Amino acid sequence: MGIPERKFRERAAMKKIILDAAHELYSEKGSDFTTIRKIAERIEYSPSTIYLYYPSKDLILYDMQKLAFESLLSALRFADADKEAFSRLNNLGKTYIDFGIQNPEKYDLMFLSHAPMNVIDLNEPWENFQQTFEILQGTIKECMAEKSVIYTDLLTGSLQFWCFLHGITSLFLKGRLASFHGSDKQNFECIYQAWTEYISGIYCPPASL
Amino acid sequence: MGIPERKFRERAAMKKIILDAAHELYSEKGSDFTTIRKIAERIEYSPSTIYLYYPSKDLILYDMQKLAFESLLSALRFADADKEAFSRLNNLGKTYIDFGIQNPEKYDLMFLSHAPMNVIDLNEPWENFQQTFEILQGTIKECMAEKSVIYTDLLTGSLQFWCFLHGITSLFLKGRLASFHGSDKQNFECIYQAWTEYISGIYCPPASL
Amino acid sequence: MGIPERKFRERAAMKKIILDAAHELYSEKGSDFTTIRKIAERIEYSPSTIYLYYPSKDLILYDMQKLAFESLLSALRFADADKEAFSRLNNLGKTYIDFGIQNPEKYDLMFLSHAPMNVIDLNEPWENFQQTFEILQGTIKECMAEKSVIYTDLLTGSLQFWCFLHGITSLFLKGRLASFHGSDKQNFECIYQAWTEYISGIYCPPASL
Amino acid sequence: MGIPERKFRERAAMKKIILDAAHELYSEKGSDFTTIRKIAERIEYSPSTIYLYYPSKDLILYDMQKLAFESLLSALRFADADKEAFSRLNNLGKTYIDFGIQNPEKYDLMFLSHAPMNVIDLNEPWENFQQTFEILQGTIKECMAEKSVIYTDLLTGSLQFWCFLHGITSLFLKGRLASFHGSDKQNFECIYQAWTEYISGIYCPPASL
DNA sequence: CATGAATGAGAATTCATTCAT
DNA sequence: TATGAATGAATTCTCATTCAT
Repeated sequence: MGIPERKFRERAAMKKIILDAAHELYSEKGSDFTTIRKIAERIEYSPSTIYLYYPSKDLILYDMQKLAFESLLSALRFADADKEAFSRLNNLGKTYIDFGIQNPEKYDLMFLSHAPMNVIDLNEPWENFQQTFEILQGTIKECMAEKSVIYTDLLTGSLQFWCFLHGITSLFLKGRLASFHGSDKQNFECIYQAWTEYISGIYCPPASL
Repeated sequence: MGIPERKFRERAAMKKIILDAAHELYSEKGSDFTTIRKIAERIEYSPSTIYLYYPSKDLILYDMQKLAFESLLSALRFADADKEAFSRLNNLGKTYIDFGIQNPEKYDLMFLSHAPMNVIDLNEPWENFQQTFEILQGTIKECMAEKSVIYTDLLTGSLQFWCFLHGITSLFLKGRLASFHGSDKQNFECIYQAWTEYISGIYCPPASL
Repeated sequence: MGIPERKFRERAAMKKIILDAAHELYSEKGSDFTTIRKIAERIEYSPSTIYLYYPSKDLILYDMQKLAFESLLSALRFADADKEAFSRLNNLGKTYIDFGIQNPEKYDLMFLSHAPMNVIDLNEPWENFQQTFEILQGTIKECMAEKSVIYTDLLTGSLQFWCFLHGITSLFLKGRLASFHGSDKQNFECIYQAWTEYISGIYCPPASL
Repeated sequence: MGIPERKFRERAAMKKIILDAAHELYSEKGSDFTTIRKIAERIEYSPSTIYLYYPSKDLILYDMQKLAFESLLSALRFADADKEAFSRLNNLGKTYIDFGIQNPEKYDLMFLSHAPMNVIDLNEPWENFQQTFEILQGTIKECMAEKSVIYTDLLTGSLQFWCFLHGITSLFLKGRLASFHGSDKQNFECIYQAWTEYISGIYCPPASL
């Protein structure tokens, strides 16, 4: 009875090896260079072997996306811990932007690429999105409850919040902010100022007595 | 006397035919499927013929991007006309989002793809970006002057404004809002609500006497 | 235990099949017609298959050149065996010319083409040249020692010897001797007479008592 | 009655313009870059225009070869002028080698390329070869008559002489002497020594009384 | 479990040439 | 005389995928 489980574990281990190699390639060389052959080379298996674990390249990308979401979710959950609501929201935003900047390939998989969405089962990626979104939404809800943030509608406000985060992150990643300042460093500052401006804009200080 | 002009017009007409076919492919199948061969097939010419009008594929993409920007700029300029500042800003935002939704392949070329940026002349695409941005910034400046919008800093505020617009447009185009509601129609509404929420959030009503 | 060896042999066999087909094409149609596609057609495999055995066309040409040199060297070594020095030199010359005439595509690869020289490792082709040259030089050295041949300088003399051999061989192969007599047979004779004349010219008979 | 002649002259002038451009390309960029289109560009005519003067690219190469021969012949005739026989032979050899080194593209067309030989009329290139050869042969004949050179047979000896010249020139041009010394300058010296050695070898000093 | 062998489809680009005007 | 428009055939090479073993 332990045998099938061991098999399953071994199988999962191999899938992880494949995914890790794929991630490395994706982040080192970009999506164009993430080919089955290159992955196979890197893990020192044959291309065919990969097909024993993944029926298609799309499903590898799909799993990569899933892992990327797990990674983002755990970063957000960590940022969302223990403090008072508005401070958590502030942390969430900064963490989101930082995550994107420091993990461009993961951000690409999650929010910029078109590829792995249409694979098979559209539910799962939706769930991933929603989990991300729900974290934001949950904290915004608390902020609205304690009136540290004013949005007229929870869903709409949360969407707006996310749109801003995504806008700033993706424009940076696609090099579209390069027009403003030459150096990345200056653009970082530019980004954080915009973020600060935004979060300040939605902040509603407690009415002092 | 008229002959060279006719030739020139014919040449321009053919370039337009090529660009149109490329646009169609790009929007129907995406950038990966926009190949010289497919373009040639669609216009029922040989692949070599395309090279009589464009020396490389990159320059086709470059022209597509350029046209996309012209198209967006003219839409924005139209939206930016004649009324009072805040109303114009409101129009600009709606127009930007609408343009993206109705011209997904153009939006992709301008703000989502990585490809044709590095072709030859890095100045032109930057200028295109900046022209777009300056329209937004110009109107925001006026709004700040008349105090209908409060941002602490013009550049940062304008960037924030643009980030929001880009975030909402691109998330929709990449299908990342599909998680919220099944139908596009519902998602449109969702988008417009978020937009309304945002623009309301930055609006500062005139102090009534 | 034998499995990897069998695989290796099979691999080598396939490489040889490819090289043979390439050689055939090269000699039948010339270097311009020796394309990956034509090779593939001839061996009844797909072009992609060729890339399983050779990573680039240049490396096929490179191997062809290498084999050509091996082939020439072995012919020359055979001709250079066992007899007295001057007789060996005589054999060497005839063998060189014969080899060129009977293996025109190999001669072309070694001494007439420009292509595969610059591939990767510039040392190897040079070494091949030098090995060829050293055989000639070695025998000439002995001839000079025994005074059956008079050259004022070993290197210069050997170079002169080689130049003559190459001149006659390449002019024939490039069809530039066709002007003299219509038939190849007559031209062969013409060549051998020139060779005989040359070798006689440098021969210095032993001073009779 | 002057009209057809004028036409003919104009036609010839245009052909010369084409040939000159082709020659320039051939020597600047090599045979691969000598394409109809590039020629047309250089003379600022359309590719089609070239076909009004030459029915095929091969015939352009053919004419280029012809001009190359004229050029070589005139150099050799100049070298063959006025002095005593053996001195003229010496000049001829040096001139031949120099011509090849200084006009590699012409030498290529005449003696190394395969292309334009099979065009149409095999007689003309033969005649070109023979004229070249006859100059050598004529001078050698005189040398033999005055006994300054000993060959057993005029034709064979002349062939041998030419083979040596061609061997040394072509090995140099194809870079096959690079194995001996790194620098061209050293290889030049090497070549001239071999030539000196050869010409000395066939020289038969007058028997002093 | 693992793989070596194989392939079809496809990519961008270049060339000599033709032909109606 | 000159040309602009057009093309078919080629080129090297890469990719995801299949299948018998």
